[in-house]
Amino acid sequence: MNAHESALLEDLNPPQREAVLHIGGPLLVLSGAGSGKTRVITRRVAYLVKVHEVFPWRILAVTFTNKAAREMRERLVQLLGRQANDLVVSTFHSAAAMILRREAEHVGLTRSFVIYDDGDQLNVVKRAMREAGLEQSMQPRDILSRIDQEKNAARLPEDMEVEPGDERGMLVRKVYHAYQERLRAANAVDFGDLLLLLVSLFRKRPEVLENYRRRFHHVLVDEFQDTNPVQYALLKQLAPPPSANLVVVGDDDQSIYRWRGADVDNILNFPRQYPGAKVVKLEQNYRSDRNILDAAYEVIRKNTRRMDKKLWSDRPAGQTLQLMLNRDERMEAQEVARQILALQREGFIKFSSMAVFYRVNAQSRVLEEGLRLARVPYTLVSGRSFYDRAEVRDASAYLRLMVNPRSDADLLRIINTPARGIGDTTVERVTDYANTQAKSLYEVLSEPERVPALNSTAVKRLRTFHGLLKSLHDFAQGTTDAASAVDEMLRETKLVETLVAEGSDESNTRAENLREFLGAAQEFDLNRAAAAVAAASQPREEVPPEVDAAPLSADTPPLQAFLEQISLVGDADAEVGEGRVALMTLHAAKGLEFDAVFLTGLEDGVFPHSRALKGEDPDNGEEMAEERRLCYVGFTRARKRLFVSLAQCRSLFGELRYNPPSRFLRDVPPALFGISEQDVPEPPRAVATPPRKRTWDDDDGPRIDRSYSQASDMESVSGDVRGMRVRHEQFGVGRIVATDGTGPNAKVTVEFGGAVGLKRVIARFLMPG
DNA sequence: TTATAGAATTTTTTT
DNA sequence: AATTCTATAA
Repeated sequence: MNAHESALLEDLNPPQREAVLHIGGPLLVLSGAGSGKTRVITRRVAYLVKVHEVFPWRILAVTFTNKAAREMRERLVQLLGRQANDLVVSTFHSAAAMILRREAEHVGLTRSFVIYDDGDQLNVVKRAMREAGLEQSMQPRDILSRIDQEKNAARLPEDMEVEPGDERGMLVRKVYHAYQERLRAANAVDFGDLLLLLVSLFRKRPEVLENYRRRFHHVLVDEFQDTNPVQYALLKQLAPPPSANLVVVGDDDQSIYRWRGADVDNILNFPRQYPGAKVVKLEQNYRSDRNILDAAYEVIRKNTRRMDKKLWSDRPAGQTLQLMLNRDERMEAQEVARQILALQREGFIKFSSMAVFYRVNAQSRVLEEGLRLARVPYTLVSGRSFYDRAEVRDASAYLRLMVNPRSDADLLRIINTPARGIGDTTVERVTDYANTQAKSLYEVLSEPERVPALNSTAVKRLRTFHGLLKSLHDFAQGTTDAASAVDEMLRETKLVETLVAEGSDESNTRAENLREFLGAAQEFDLNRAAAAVAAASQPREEVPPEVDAAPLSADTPPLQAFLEQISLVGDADAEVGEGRVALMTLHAAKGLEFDAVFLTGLEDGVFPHSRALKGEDPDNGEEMAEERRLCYVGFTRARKRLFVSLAQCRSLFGELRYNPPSRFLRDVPPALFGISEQDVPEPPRAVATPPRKRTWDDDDGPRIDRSYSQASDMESVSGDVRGMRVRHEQFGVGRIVATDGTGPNAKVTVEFGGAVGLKRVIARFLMPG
């Protein structure tokens, strides 16, 4: 055993060692929460490089989130120094984007393709539907989510299976088809395409796949329980069964992305897919005190269909969990802030090792306010808020057009931003003409006089606009860094200028955001320059002639690389925040750990989310199982202190709701909270007049679940109401034709007759008539 | 064409 | 509650 080897195996337990040392063939590491899996992955990579002398560029390590990828990279830099530069460590999506860019020509794209986000996607769907005259048929959003599902399942439009009588399915397929055509015409892809197009390219052109197989001899996947079928298909292509060196690490109890197509069966069936795979279980938890671990176990054990395992720990029992009962969400925020300050003062826990979790983003606002009032420093860890601001998205749209003028979605976004007198009618005429000619909008704009029915002012304005885009495009061709492109774009488009001229507080903040955007580009350029220097100064190993060992993103032009970072990475890593409490959703919390964790909104309807609550057997459904796993993830983030908080009433989405305590709380034995049975909070009783103050054990008669009710004449749709006569404030009297959904937002389609015709309205707004 | 007001609609979680 | 859509006036 040489020095490297012993250093790398230092303080690993026997199964961890086994996982690091395994060589030759597939390996499944089942790693419970806090069992040191990141350590295992990084040590293993280092071991391959240092002891087995595997070239770093032969190793591909993928994760799901940017945060995880970055963290893994950092640790590998610590272990391997500059050798770590040649490793490919990234998320599925950015690895796929890099490969797809190199192979773009094979799939009908050019290297400068742009990546559409869900807003762009929705616009494309809407336009495709309008073009095909299918507007009334289905909600664009529903169609889009069906399309995404298909993509997650690795199915192109032609692979979609539709039952003969399934009209909606046929419709989805039709729109999916048109949607794909539009994306290709715009030289654009969506998130799903990044993976799907690559998988189908590899299917069609084995020789292209072969290049990557020859290169990547070692593939590692973190959070494998969250892979969806496309991702798994890609893995199987790159590291084919039965004998490839594929290492997958995951925990079926932490699978929380089913809604994105993730399939827990991928991990459960891995040994069948890769017969002979070695299986290692990591069951010792090093993170949480035992009270926390026990509570987490009591929650997760309610799930059937899980690999049987129980984490153990030789850590002390530690403090009990703490239950926080609050009157409403404001008090919850205030109490959280108070406890945080107390912990910092008396518990000697740093702000930076505390976190507040919530189920839905909408909860963050009040929590922020509470922390701000109490002067608790915090950072909101929200995926990509900065790049989601309207003005920043406008700026990105211009940048994308600079790189890829064919991108119709981007062009439509900014054609009249800032206002340049090109209105809806003109735009409609231009798009109609573009559709009939099968040309991109940019192309049509180069000869606007050909568009029928345009007046001369419109033609002139379009020509000016085209001139602007053209000169920006030309500028981008010659530029060598992102910042100068952004700078040029901001100047030429007068985006900042117009905002400043407006003079309102709001427009000033927006202008400020655009300056910050320029700052982000400058920072990007600096990082890139530094990386280039590091790569150049590095001695290159012998590379066999038939293998392409270049970094995957080797010759992506800077502006394009910057745009890719915006699309795929967001600004999550902007400020991790030294000395600040972290605020995030439970999903964002996966993979992290903190000394003290506050889990808020433990109420049925909030967490578990109301959508998991409905259905036949809400306690057994897959959705509820996923909520439960989410709860498990939340609990197991905590090292020493876990605070669980709920509010008796909370206004969420504009309505006041009285939610019963979360069912997950009932699963935790009261002793773990340091309380006895009789102090367990009861579900609150119904309240007729909301603002009245009351305590938890007030009792006033029969329990009515008011959580969903709203004052109205038809507050819910129940039974068959078709044919019923109804009156609408605006549309008058009509008859119900069809219903959609139940509860407060149930919709019905009503035939109003006369000029009004069919309308879909919320049942709440109708009166029997 | 633009600005504005009022109405409708929306909301889980993220790459 | 906040955002997005639609109708109407300017």
